[in-house]
Amino acid sequence: MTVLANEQVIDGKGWRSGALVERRKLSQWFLKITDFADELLEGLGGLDQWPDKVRLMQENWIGKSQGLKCRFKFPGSSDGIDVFTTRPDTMFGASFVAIAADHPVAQKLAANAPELQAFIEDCRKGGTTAAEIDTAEKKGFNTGLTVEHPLDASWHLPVYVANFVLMDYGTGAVFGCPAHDQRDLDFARKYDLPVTRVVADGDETDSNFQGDTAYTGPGRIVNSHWMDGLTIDQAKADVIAKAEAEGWGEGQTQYRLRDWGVSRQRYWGTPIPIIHCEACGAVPVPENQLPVKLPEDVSFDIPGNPLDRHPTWSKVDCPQCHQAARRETDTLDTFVDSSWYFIRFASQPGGKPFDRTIAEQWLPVDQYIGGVEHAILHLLYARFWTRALSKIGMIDVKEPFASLFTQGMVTHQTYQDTDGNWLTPEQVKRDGDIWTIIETGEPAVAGRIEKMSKSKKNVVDPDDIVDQYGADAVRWFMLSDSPPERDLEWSESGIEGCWRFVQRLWRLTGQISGADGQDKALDRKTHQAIAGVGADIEALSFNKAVAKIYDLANAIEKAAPSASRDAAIRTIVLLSAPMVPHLAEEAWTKLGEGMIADMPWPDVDPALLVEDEVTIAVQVKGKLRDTLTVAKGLRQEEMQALALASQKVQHAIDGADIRKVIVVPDRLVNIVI
RNA sequence: GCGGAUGUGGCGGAAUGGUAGACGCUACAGACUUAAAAUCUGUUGUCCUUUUGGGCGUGCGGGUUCGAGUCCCGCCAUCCGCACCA
Repeated sequence: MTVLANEQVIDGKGWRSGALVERRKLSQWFLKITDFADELLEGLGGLDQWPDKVRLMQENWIGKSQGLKCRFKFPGSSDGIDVFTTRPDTMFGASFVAIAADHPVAQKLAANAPELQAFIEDCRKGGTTAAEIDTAEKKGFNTGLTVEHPLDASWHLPVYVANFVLMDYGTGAVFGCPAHDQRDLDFARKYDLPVTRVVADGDETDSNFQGDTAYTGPGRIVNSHWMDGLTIDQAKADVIAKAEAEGWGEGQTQYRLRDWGVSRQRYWGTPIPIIHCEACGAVPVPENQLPVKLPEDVSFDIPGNPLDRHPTWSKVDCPQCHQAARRETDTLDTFVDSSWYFIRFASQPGGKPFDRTIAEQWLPVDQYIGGVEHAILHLLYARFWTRALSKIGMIDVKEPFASLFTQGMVTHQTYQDTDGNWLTPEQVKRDGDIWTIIETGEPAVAGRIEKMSKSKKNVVDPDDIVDQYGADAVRWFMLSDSPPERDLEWSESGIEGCWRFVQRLWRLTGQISGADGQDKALDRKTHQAIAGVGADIEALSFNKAVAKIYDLANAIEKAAPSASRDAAIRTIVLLSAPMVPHLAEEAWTKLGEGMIADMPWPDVDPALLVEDEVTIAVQVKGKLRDTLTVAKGLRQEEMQALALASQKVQHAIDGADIRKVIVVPDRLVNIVI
């Protein structure tokens, strides 16, 4: 048996095996991340060095919503159907109550109603893919039951089982207010239920709502007795207060976040340290018996969990009553391990997970880097884990990662043979638009460009190009072009150029001349490079840092021998060391300077960052007509005079009246005619 | 459907509202060479022009501004996340 996640089920079959999938109730281990939902949400506010995108994704994932939970009673009974709504202000617009197919009330009714039973079956078959949900029709089954409206016991509403109501959110039941909810409106139109307007944004206060588009915008309450004229927010508060006062409902907060299912029925994971005892129930493995180790004599030749069928591993005595008991054979989701590895990384004592004092010195992680694909799962789990450890007093750290940088994904084209088996890029070759499998000569199909993944085999092993060009050239290549936050389609075009640059750099280090003399222009370039490269590396803009090193190399090559040039050569070795460490170290030794790893980043002379001449643009009516090289800090009137003296400018003005002249110091002159 | 991002030469990509295309790749031409490789020099957005020059250009359409790749409004396309969440 294999257990699949929702996203691994396609058309009711396993995505890989194609085996039919059935739903079964399994008892599994969950971690109660929902207890931390609010904290995790609040904590996002303090993570100001995280990308907004990731914070927003987590916020949406946690999905906090506030509203009213209230009971629609069966007439003459205290029993009823509990409903959650974020729009208690629209209660007077209610026209039906809808419950999920899995709702207990529906289940109970179905026992004696084959038609309902069939409808429920139908709902379950409904797909979960985007397209299916988009096109899925709103369908309902009138149960014949009615419930009392909480605000008016004489008003009875019909109860439907509806395919669009989810059992695992809220109470599994809703009241439908068609005028102000699109799904409810679709449903009401189909089953010809009343549609009453209770929110109006202007003149339209007619209680009879027309059209097929629900109104969900702001406005004032209408057709709602004592609430008429209130704002939506006032009405919400009003209804909740009334419900609480009268005892038929209460304000409630709902989360979309669900508990974290950590059970995996497979070998490669941390054993869940629990022993099941007939008498004592689930008993934790005592601390002195931790860690529980996986057995090594296992076989993988038949499907299923090898731990389950191991002859002895699960047979243990209960730690409490010492009767024969059974070890839990589920293992933990590997996300569990990645939820605290950074704490272990910070301190690695023997015999316990981490040393609190040392870990607290290092944490939180100053700069965490990972792909966006971890925006929710890993990063939310790690935040949860850290808070949970903090709550049980094991560490005084709330947020694990102070600053987050999400690098883009590396993508590559995918290839398949005609049977749909994935092929690696090395297995195929291209001839025009035709792809063939190198080994067999059979045709191959080039597919989408996707994130590199082992399952689709569109991965490239860097070892090959490392062998060919060396680790430094490959490193330089990977840093040089694309900014790291952007997705990147892997291509080796350009690696040749990088390899050439590495050679160039090496040749430069052989050109120390011992000459005297200063080259002010080169000194300036050198110091601008020190400042620029340093700032770019700090900002993780490695591609820009690389460009500035190229610039400096070009300048050095053009310069005549001088003390300045020798200094520039030493500097460029230092600047490139983070990106081509092996070569830089070798070159530094050649220059007789010891270990580059011990060297500080070169100092910048701020005086040399300032140019004493600048090139300014001269525009006529916003169009560039000339550029002039002038002394930096030149007075505006002089800039204007020089600009007007330009022949090209005079030609462009062509005798027209000058209406206005805009002068931006050290940048441009714009003459408006 | 909701939320978010992205869109600039043949390609990867630069540009505090102020010279668009830095830097690299590719391509082409030249130097060196018996020849090739390596290296070096130059050209390389596009159109018109012999040149000098000039027109047009940052997905599309508007707007603000002396001046817009950058700001505002409205579209389009692609990608990512969530998705009948009441």
